[in-house]
Amino acid sequence: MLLTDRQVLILQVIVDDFIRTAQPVGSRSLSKKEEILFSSATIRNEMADLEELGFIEKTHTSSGRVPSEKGYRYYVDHLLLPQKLNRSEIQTVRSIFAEQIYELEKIVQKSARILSELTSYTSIVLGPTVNENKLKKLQIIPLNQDTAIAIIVTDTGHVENRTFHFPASVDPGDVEKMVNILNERLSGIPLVDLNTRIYKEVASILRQHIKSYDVLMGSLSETLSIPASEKVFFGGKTNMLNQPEFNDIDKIRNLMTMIEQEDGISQIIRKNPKGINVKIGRENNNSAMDDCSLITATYSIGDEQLGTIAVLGPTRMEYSRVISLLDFISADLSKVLTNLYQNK
Amino acid sequence: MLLTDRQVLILQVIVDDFIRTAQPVGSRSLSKKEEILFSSATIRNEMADLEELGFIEKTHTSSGRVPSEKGYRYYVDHLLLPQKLNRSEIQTVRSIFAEQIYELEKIVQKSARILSELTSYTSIVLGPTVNENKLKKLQIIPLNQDTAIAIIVTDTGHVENRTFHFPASVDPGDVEKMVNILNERLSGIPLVDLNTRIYKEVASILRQHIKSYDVLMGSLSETLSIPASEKVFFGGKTNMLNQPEFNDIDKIRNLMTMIEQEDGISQIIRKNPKGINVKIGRENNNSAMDDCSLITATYSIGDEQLGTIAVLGPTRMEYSRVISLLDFISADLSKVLTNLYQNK
DNA sequence: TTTAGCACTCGTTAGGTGAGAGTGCTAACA
DNA sequence: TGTTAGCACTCTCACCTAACGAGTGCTAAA
Repeated sequence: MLLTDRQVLILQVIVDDFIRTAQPVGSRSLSKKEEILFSSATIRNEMADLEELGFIEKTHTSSGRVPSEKGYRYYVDHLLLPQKLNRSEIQTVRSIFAEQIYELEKIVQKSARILSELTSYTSIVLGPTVNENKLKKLQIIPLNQDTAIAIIVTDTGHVENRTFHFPASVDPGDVEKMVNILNERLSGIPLVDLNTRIYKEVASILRQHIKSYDVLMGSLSETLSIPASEKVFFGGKTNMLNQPEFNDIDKIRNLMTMIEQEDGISQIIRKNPKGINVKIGRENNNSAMDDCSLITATYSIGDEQLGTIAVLGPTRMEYSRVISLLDFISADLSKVLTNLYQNK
Repeated sequence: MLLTDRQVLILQVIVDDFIRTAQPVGSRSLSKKEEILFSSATIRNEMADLEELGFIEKTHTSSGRVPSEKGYRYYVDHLLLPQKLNRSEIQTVRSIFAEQIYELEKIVQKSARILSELTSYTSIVLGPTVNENKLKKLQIIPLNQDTAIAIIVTDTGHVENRTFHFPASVDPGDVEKMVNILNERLSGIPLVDLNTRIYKEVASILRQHIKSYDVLMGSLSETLSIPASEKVFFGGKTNMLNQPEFNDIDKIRNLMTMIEQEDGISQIIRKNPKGINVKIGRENNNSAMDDCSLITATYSIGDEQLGTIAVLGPTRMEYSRVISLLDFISADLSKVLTNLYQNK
């Protein structure tokens, strides 16, 4: 089932051409390309073979050929030439980090916007998994007799806040004491571990010093055990509407609805392992994305993987360019973030 | 130019029918309605008059009639019978407030979702204008030598946070002292007034106690003068895709793009005065909304207007039901919020 | 004033035609 | 044996036409 060099060449040209024009590619128009040195009849024979092998398809009996998912897969796995970004693209990406920003989320959000502008596809960026961030400071601010806000600040400058209730009988002094103890003992602990740490190591100390220990800890622990919201940022949500393959209302409806309820897509993205990943069409296991490809790249601080940055486009996507861009942005992002947060 | 009773009746039936079916209404089908006691020929004559007066239109020379914007306007201004909400609708609305929530934003967000589910249109809720909220507590959390997060908590449980930079030379003790003084003096002041208050009343005290007064105040004041982000919440963004009038890709593109860049729509909504307002089609002054109507209602705490809750639907919208719903929700919302925050 | 009747208009649908692009197959060629 | 020219065939698309139906405006009678 190995492809001959000529078949590979033809497949390559078909995919490139279709990506550019969104039109089925015929043997005659192929034979006119300068890199093709044989006749349309020969091409027809090769195309028939490629079709039998499942790399290309016809939209109807006498149409030109269109890459199949298998064809795209082969193209992505074997035929991709990494594309060099041009000066203006590099500059645009760098502008993400130009302003002096400290908040991780803002940087990530801006990345999503820039990425969608550069590709004219939809970009999706999963914010850092806040749960892994380390506690910088915990504060509790009473709002009235039985309500207070717990504010959790992480080492990445993320601020998470939650309102919680407790009996009015609790002594405000106790709360303050508790917060002090917690900060002393829990600074630097990942948010996800806070609760276990409290019970394992801090509980006994607290019990000694705090009168209304039971009640307070009940409320607080419940509050802390809510996982931090994983933020998802989008860029160019409506860009897909401009792709010629989405001139069908039903497809748009499905896709937009899928994008709008952020959970589904963010889970699909989160499944992808470290590095760059390409999922083509039905490989995404989501019927609304049957005509879409998703390219993901992870970013990190030091060795710790933080989040994922992704581009959603039609299967007829400019894989080469998008991969180069994602590669570049995720590397830059990791570099900047590592500088910012690594040694602190 | 006064309409006869019969003309009014016919207009009413046409609008009602068109809202229900989205199909142009012909004289024959009208004559079959039980409330219509005269022949189709009579109706044709009346329709011709109504058309001449601009209340209804034909889509082509021999089509049935469709309400014009002027027709909808008349309908909304004179023919609307307030509709009683049924038990299950009331229950659904009340469920917004069922859980014990303190954070204003969460309540508002949930309202948007429920509203879009009940109407199957798109709902937009402008969050409370945070700038008017009063300062409950200000905290400054240093992240490293030259960066810190300012956390502002308002009396409505809203938490606003901003990262800012300052020279490494600043004494941490100074920062703490400053925060204490600021909290003592500024508690209860609306956010928007913080800066002026600081300079007017607190500056002299600070200058006495804080060594690096100038530098610190420079950074902080800059940080505080950024207006708090006015949050906009959407519900059912894609609901419009299900409306038969939006089976045109271009219309969808325009509308979705407009919705997606939240600024435009939130400004249009913000312009509306207190109470319930209906803007029909081009009255919205936005070409993407030419086929849409926007109904807004304001909500408040006590006498203080807080935000706006709105429904965006096709001009062929169920005005009566939506208005009743908005009326009910905004009243309930105001009631609950007033109870929660008024006397504190 | 109301209504029945009728000619007319226009949109929609179905069927038909021709052009164009592309294919598969066959047979000749190098 | 691989390559190519030629040709019949297929399918889409754009365009036209005819028939149908829903609806109108007008006229004349009740």
